[in-house]
Formats: sequence, C-alpha cells, structure tokens
Amino acid sequence: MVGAAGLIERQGVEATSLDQVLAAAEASKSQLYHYFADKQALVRAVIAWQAASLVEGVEEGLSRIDSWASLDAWFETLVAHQQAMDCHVGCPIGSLAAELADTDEAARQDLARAFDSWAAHLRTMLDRLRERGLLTPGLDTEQPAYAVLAMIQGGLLLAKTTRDPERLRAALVAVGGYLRSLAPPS
Amino acid sequence: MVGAAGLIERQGVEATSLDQVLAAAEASKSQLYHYFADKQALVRAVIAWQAASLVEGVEEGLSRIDSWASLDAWFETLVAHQQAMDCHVGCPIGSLAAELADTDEAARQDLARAFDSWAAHLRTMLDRLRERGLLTPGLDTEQPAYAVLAMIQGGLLLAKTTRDPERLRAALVAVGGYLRSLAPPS
DNA sequence: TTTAGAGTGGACCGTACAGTCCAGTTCTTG
DNA sequence: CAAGAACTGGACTGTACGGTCCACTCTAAA
Repeated sequence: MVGAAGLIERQGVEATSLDQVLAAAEASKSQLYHYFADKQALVRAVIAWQAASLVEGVEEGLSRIDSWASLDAWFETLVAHQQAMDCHVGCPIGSLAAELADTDEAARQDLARAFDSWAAHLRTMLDRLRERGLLTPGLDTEQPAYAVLAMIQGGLLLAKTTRDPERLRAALVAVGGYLRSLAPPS
Repeated sequence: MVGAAGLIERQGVEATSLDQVLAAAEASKSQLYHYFADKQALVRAVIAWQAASLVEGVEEGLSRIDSWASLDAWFETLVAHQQAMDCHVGCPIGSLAAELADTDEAARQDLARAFDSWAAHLRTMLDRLRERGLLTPGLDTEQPAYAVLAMIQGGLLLAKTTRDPERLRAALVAVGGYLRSLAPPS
C-alpha cells in the first residue's frame, strides 16, 4: 500500500503498472485482486491513504501556528521539504487531482473532499489568528483559506516544473503578505 | 494538431492514444509518423502549440491592464472562461506540467519555459502598474509575478477538482488583495 | 507518356498491460 | 487429526497500444 502510493506519487497513475506495484510490494496478482476489485479500487485506496496521511500532517503542523512568525516557519518547512525532495514530487493530492479529475469521477470527488478537509484545517488556523487579534475581527476566513491552499498548490506545481523551490517560496511569501494585509488597522 | 491538442487537454497524454488522434484528424498512421518521429515528438509539438497560443492570449489580455479595475476585469474573464468550460479543463500548460514533469525531461523544460514566459508578461504588467504609481516605486516585481502565476494555477486546479469556479475566484480575489497591499502608502 | 520520388493508406507486428484462473498451500474449526 | 474454507503463486489470456512496413497513388519534370 505504502509502496504503491510512493510509485504512483512519483510516476503518476497511468504510468504505474500493477506489475510494478506487485514487485515493490513483493506480492502476487491474486493477493492484489483479493484485496482490490480492480486498478481503480487500488487507486482510490491510494488516494484515501495519501489524503489521510497528508491531512494528518497538515493538521499537526497547523495546530502549532498562533503568530506570523510560526506561520512563516510552517511555510519554511514546506519549502525545505520540497528542496529535500529535489522538487521531484509536488503535493500527492494535487498531482493525483490534475491527472484524475477529468477521467475518474469517483476519484475526483475523493480528491475534492481531501482538498476541502485541508482547507477546513487552514480555516481553523486562520480563525485562531483572528481570535488572537492578528486578523480583522469578524473576518470570514473561508475564501482566504481557499486562497492559501491554491497558493500552496500553484507554488508546488511551479516548483516541480522548474525544479526551483524558490518559486514555492515566492508564492508562500506572497500569501503571507496577503494575510498580513487582512490584519486590523493598527 | 489542433484536434490532438484538444484531446490531450481533455484526457491527458497517457490516456490519449494515437488512434484517437488519427481518428479526430482523419489521418493515417503513416502521415503522423511522417511529421513526428514518435509520440513524444507529437506531445512536444502539442506543448509548443498550447504554450504559443496561451501566451499569446495572455499577452493580449495583460497588455490592456493599467488599473486595479482592469486587473479585476481580467481576473473575471478567467473565471468566466472556466465557468463556460464547466471547470472540465484547467490550464493546458498546468495540466501537462503536472503529468509530464516527472516522466519527460524535455517536456518539463518546455513547460518550464512556457511558465517563465507567462511570468515575464505578468511582470511587465506589474511594472506598468508600478510606473503608474499603483505599486511601491522601486518594487522588484519578479517574485510577485511568480506569485500571481502560482495563484492562477492553484486556483484552476482547485476549481477543476471541485468543479466550483468560486475556488478560482477566491484565489484571484486574494492575489488582487495581495498586490494592492504592495501599493505605496497613501 | 514515361518515370522517379515523395507522400499515403492501412494491414500488420511485438509488447506490455489489466485481469482471470486454478492447482497447491495454509489456516480454521469440529 | 480431518475436512473444508480461505488464501496464495504465478502462468495464462485477450486486447489495445506504439510503431513498422510496403504496395499504391499522386505529382512533376523530361
């Protein structure tokens, strides 16, 4: 399962054959077809696993954020992670979404839910900043949360395409500036 | 060519077979292999065509922007276009980048160049806004240009995945707010 | 009208893929 | 320990794909 997720993350769904997955997992066809009805079912399981582990990690990271400095630090961990990977993988959910949104309706819905869950965690983080007085009181944080998520996804895509983590940093610095512009007038 | 580009845009590269392309173009295998060495060459030609037509359209749209209102209007045309497509295609360059960046190095470089060209046009637009006094004098527009591009890409990906053009609008509204926060203090 | 050469149609090929199948093995239960 | 159920290995199948090939047609120059 974890092996399959890694292969698919690196190569994409269409480019990953079941034989590769089997070799990586040191399993046989009958085992795979015992647990999954077909390749699509395996892909959906991979999506569920990636979504769960990613959202868990995101929640963990976001829960610590209670100031601009800690937000910047979280952004910096994203850039550092991307740099450590040599920009060879973007966001697993984002990559799967780009590939599957138009060809697999069930997968698209799973991925949309994963994005929504991520956005919801971003929103509670923004709500916390607001309660601490860092954002305008009464601000609706729904749209800003989508914007932060979009910026992360776009930054990751640019970084992956140009192999330059600075593109991601530029995006995250900008979204930090945007959020600060929502601060109450001092 | 145009037909092949449309098919690939809608289905992705791996999911589009040469037979489909041939049927759409009402051509035969030998014609295709007369003009292209192999499928990868066809894909690269599609990339070049998509990049050229998209950058041309972007340049056209950006050249008219000289105020916040015209910037917002351009953003609105992006949302309207996405809505008209029922969010079934994102950015052709972005989709290809997500699929090919890790599997086709030559394609990745072509796509990176396309992004850079797009970012360069965004930058000249931002420079124009700065000259008009809407942005802080002396501001380096390189990073903001990357940020705008990242936001567009991320917004398109979210809109395509959730089939909700409002996600794109949320992203563009945010990037508009970010740029305004770079205005000179009045 | 002949003829060389470029261009074309589409049958054909090898391969790699998703998915099937069954003989054999390991677990479970009485 | 016996018998059946559940699981496993991996050979096998049908097919759809990218790519090749060659007989044929059309063009144009002499």
